[in-house]
Amino acid sequence: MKPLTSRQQEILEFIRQFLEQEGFPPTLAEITRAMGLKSPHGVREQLQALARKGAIELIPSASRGIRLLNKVAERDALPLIGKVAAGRPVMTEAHIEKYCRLGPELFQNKADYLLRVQGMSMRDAGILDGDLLVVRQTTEARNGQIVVARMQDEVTVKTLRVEEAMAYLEPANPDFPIIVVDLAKQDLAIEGVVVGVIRTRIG
Amino acid sequence: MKPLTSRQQEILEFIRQFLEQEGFPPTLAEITRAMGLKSPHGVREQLQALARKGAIELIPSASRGIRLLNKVAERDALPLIGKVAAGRPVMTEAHIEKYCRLGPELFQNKADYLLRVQGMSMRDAGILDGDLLVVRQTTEARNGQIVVARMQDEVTVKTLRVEEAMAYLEPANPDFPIIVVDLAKQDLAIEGVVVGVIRTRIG
DNA sequence: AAATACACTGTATTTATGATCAGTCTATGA
DNA sequence: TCATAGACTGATCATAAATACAGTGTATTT
Repeated sequence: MKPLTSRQQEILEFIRQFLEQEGFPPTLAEITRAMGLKSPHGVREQLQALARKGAIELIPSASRGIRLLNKVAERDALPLIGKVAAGRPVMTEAHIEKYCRLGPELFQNKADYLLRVQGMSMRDAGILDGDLLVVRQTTEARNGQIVVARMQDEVTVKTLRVEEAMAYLEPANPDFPIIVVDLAKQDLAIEGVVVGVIRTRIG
Repeated sequence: MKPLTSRQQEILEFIRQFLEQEGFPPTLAEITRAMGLKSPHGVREQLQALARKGAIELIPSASRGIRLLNKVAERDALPLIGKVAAGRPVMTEAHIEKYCRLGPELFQNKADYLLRVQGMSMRDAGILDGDLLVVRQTTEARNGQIVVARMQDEVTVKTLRVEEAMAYLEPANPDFPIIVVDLAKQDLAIEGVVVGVIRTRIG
């Protein structure tokens, strides 16, 4: 598929949202209004461009005759990361075990991937061995958030606390030690923030 | 919701299929043709009846302005039960808050619905207040399984243990008491077995 | 026996909507 | 500097589609 211009992406996103919200696609006039335009013809040309590029299908003469291609189902599938090889970023093609469909209506925050938990270091936060963490991929995190962090070879999930040049990765289990990172001496890469937990096995 | 006439169900089913197939709702004329009728006005009245009965919503003056309510037909979607009214079975139309798409590839066991947890009585099992339980609807449960149980007016989630004529509903939190049920004197209805947990909010 | 709901036909009217034509303005690459 | 594509305005047109009104006939309920 040919690349979309930013305007075309904007319009495509509006159609997607309208469809989700209303249950049917918008009319040309509705898109025109939403984009702050004054004539529906500009929109029409954009839609024809989107159709040429394979993003949508236009049904001639039909009101609201816009059909989204590129199945939505694929958009809603999250990659499941099983085991992370030492020294490599978490979200890597090679780590993907399978894809899981998860409707976005469940989580407030956008989710990017699932990560299987190893060990009981976050037990008291209700995160158990084998649980799947729902992770938003980001390098920014606030104090108190549960993060996926990487230090050289090791990937760990802990509560983040940063004070001046020191970072503390705190477990939620008294049997485990707090990991102290001197940011001046050691690298600490934030790979993502935990936005949800899924447990698929009980007992 | 008032019962639908067979004609109304037929029309509703057509709208559902059309929507699935085409990506947008049909016009009155399209329904008219599909039903083998000759005037759109008959269809219009049926749609208004469907709207009165709460099966659809009609958006005035909008082309294809039909919105399906009760979207039971959503594939791979599980109903989310928020609050359970006293003295009523858990899995009831009235309790459904919304539908959540969850691919079946996540859980080994078949899941029937999601139930929002209230309280911390299962904290040590990694089930926290506000979590969503993935529940398989069944009346049979084994010792040690976490079950959704109902005793008259109250619905509770606990670990089940049955010994002879006594049932014990054990919390996973020392602050809560074990509920003892004498099966000879009291009713205990098993509504389902917990097969998974989903946490959508962290911290 | 009358009232009411269901399930329509048939014609007409209005408005919503897609389609078309004639242009403008701005980049960007040949 | 010419050509070309993107991103529009503005007016007009044709028709798709919802709405309205006046009826018909058959069940069900009261």
